Amino acid sequence: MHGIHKRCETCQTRSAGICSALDDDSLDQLLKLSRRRVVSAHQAIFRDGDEADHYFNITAGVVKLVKMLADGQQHIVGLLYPPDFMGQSLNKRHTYYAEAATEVELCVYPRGPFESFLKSHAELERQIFEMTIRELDFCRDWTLLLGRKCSYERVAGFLLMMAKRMPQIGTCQVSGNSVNFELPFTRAEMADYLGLTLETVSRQFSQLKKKGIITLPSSRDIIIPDLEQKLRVVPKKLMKIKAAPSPEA
Amino acid sequence: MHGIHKRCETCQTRSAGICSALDDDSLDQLLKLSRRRVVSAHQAIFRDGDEADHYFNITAGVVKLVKMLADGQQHIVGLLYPPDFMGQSLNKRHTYYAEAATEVELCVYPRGPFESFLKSHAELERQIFEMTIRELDFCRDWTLLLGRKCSYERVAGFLLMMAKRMPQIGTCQVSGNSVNFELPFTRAEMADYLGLTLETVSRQFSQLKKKGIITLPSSRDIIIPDLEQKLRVVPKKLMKIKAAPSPEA
DNA sequence: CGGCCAGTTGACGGACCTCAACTGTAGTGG
DNA sequence: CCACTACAGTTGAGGTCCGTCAACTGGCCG
Repeated sequence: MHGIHKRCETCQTRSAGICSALDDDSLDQLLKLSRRRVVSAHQAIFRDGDEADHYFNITAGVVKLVKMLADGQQHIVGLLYPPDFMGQSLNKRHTYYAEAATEVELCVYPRGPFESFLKSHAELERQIFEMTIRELDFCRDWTLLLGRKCSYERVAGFLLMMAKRMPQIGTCQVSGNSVNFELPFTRAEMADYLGLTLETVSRQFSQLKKKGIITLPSSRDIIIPDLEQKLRVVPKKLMKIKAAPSPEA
Repeated sequence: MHGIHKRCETCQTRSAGICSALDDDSLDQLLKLSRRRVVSAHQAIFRDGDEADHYFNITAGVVKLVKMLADGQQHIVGLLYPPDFMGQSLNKRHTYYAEAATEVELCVYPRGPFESFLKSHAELERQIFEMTIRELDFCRDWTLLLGRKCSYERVAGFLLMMAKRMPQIGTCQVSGNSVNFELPFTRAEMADYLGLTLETVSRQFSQLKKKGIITLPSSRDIIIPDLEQKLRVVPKKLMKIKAAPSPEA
């Protein structure tokens, strides 16, 4: 009836992502520009140095944005999940590598036609702009984690973030304060995102388990009995400082 | 003749910042919304938690974006200099603290009127959007530095960045490969930006001096004889790896 | 002169990395 | 069914980079 495509009806992007800025008719137009693409886990979506000739709308799965270093190390500079948008770049070529962390579904828009479409749909451009601002805010918060937090805080912070975002990505069972979900990352991937080594990540998981803050039915399957409690756990670094500044007037 | 205000004629923002998107008439309109503000060094421009009711165009000086931690530590999540734009936020309130690192000059726009102006000047919104994308790109690069690089690389990377940006900020004498400028930061500020301590920054400065990569006539006054050479210096971490993978077929 | 602040340098300890051994699970093929 | 391989993950031992604490220098200003 509406002329809206079936696959758009149930898509997260329709209500929260770029498509939420468009009415049904405009959405239909945009859909005609787009191509559907499914990328299986651990496959490249685009590579560092590739021509940036497409925009991407992530409708399912998790995408890693990776920078390689000369010595073979790698660092994950961003994670994207539905309803994130990818490809806003001013460079002719990509400056990082985008890989599917899980199986990923995308709407792909060729650059030229999409940019023309943008010019006649200011509300869409505005939406992408806002999403970019949100990413920048997040990225700045992340520099804080990387620059100032110890390994324990980094892992805890990461799990907290994942717990919040899992509903967008996959199954996430919530019952009371307890959250249960399946991590879509290896220890090595988390390490590359947190600026640690996989061994350190593993040790911090063991710590959290020992303290009863998390439970691990299997290495990827995580239960956080009390999401808020985890924040209250104070790493050693802080304890000393919390104790010190209590001067009597 | 043109009706363009005197102070705009020589402003960097006119040619490279947000104002570069506007013709003289529109610029004149925008100017009428704006207020001039000069903030002396080490004064707040806005504070964490303040209502985000203004946008800022930086026309001179350096601005630090700072996040405070519960334990009193602080981290600089961004540095802005002319012709950067500040204040794009979706939150009602600021989530960090903006401080003048040097004396700063700003054009200040009240939020409501500026957003109305934006609606009728898509080219200006587009310009701000592009500048935001650039900041996001930079911020992602910075996570790489914070997540994966040793103190030596961080300080060297910072100096390299400063050498490139100094022309926008203050005096920067270039003669051949040699660059000479005055650092607008204390060791502690650099540490807060690089995720290090001030002692470590100081030690790395001493290292660079000892190796002849930089010269320090005074603690803030820096000479880099050969900008490119500095990159070639390989920290210990890499040497081992560079040496290893040389297998004979 | 004396106080203050930025910066330097040294000694020491700890958090994290490196290297290595080991476990557990899944898939393959005889 | 069990060997065999491959890979993710865990855990331990030892080393190192950087943070912490402290002493010291030098410039600036009242």
